[in-house]
Amino acid sequence: MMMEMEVMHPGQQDMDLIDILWKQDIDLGARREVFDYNHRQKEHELQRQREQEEEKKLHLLQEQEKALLAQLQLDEETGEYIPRPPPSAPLQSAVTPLEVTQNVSFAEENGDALSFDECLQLLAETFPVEETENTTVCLDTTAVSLPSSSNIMMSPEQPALPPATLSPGPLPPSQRMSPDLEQAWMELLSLPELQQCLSMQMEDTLETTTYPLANSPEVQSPNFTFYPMTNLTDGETNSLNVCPAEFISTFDASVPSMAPPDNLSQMEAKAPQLNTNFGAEGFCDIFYPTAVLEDSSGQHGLEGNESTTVSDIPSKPPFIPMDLYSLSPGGAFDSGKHNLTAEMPDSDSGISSNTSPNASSPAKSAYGDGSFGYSDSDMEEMDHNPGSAESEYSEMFSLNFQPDDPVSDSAPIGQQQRQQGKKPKHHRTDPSEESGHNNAPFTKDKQKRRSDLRLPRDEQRAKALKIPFTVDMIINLPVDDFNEMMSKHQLNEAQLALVRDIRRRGKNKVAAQNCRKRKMENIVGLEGELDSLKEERERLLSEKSQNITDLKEMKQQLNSLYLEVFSMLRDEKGNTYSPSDYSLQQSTDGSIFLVPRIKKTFKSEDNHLSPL
DNA sequence: CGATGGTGTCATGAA
DNA sequence: AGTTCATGACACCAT
Repeated sequence: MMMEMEVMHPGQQDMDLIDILWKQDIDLGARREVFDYNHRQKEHELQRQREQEEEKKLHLLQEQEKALLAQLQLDEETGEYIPRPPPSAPLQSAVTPLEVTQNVSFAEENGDALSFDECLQLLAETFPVEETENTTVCLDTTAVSLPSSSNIMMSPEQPALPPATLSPGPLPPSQRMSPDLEQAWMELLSLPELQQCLSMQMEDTLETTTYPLANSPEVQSPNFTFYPMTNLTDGETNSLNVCPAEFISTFDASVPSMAPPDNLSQMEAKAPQLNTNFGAEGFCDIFYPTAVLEDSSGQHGLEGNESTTVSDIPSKPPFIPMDLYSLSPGGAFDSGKHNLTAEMPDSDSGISSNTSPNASSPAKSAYGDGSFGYSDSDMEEMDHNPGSAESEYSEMFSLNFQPDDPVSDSAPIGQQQRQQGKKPKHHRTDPSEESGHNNAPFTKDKQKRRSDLRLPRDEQRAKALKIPFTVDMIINLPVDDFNEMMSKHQLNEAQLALVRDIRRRGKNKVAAQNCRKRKMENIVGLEGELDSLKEERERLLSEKSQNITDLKEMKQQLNSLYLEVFSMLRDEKGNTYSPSDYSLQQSTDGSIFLVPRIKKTFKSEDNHLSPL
């Protein structure tokens, strides 16, 4: 590759560049003719010849390099190349198909509007890099803008070049991509598969030439932030710089006009430092701060995105996740994280030292400092207002206080905070919708969400106010211990009120549970009692009926006995007494009398009364 | 869409 | 007087 570059002569490079530009211009108009057609054509022919020669050379070089690479393996951790006994077949195979398509790439890049598929193809073509045609072109452009960097080409032995892999590809898209295409590119880049593919290819093609730094004059738009940087460096360092610069410029270009001059200067200033350490990790480390700065200064989330993207792209598979984050819409993740961390160093409250900074922020802003002085009743007011802040802050906290939740650290929360600050009590939209992040746990299952959120609500509030006790302690501690605990800490009014309310609610909740439990137990008991009473009733009824039966039987027996006794009675004449005219009665002393029936008393009440 | 059940909370009174 | 407990009532949510 180096040889490639060395082969290039300024004049030829110019020609290449012009040719490239011309190719591009064809789509726009007849600039070519205006430009001096004959001369151009001659040069073009010469160029073609040179290019062919160069291609041949490049082929040879590449083959040599491949042979070299086959013996070298990139250590992903150190970014160094280490001797590798057997060449890895997968890598080569992966590269090969891409190489095939490379010829197409340049022509398509010239198109004003690339279809998504084209983008894909372009991508595929772009990142394999090490191919001849592309390389040549890129080199040409590079040569024009960076004559001094003609020896940019890396030797396989030079590690730390992973970023370079992207160089050829990114440029074209950045130069003429429409916003849609840019987005498409971003999406493409955010595809894990692609990222992996890219990473692999990067690894594979680290040694390849193509580092089309600052490209054509056209390209020298502000987007190519690192162009100056590349100029600053020479020789080997140059090669190192080139890669990152390339990437950055590429992605900056994808979002032109987004990068403020300040950022550019910052990037430029940082560029030289990059030379020193360009390991993959160092790369990320270097660029993240930049992203933060950009994000903080300009509110364009894309900037941070881009820078992070740039940093990510060269990274190897281990960094892919970060890529995805950085590429995610809004791109505020990283920046937001950094900002929050910077702004909220006070997360050492002990409660939530590891909790996300957001925890402190909303809490502080809304309640913690007491400026709002939300009494619990206020909170409750919100709670019961189905459109108010309750779920908002509760859910927000539920998110915020999840220390490990990366999403909770993201910028959307900051937005939430702001929103809450604006409308603490009113307009509670569904935070899950509002926050557009980490919705998964909540959006899907309302039931879950509610239970998840309502239960720890007081906990969230306590954290919000930085109350140094656990809700469990607040609720369950005996009065004395509770008072002692409270006396040991200096709590402001809001905190005291919240603690009291938490304790009250907690105890009342338990009481209500007990009450309901008792109520249910009472109901069950009463139901049991009812059953037993019914059984008793049945038993008594049956007993009663039995008694009636027995009584009847006894009466019958008595009657029989009575008649029997009458039948045995005789008067003086030896006649029997009629039971209808007389009855037997027993006196208190046990003696039995034969008493005439009342109806006949007029006749013989005196005469017939006679002891038996 | 209304009925029903579960749960948290508040208000109130009693201990 | 302050706290705790018990309970009716209400609101919200899920089934």
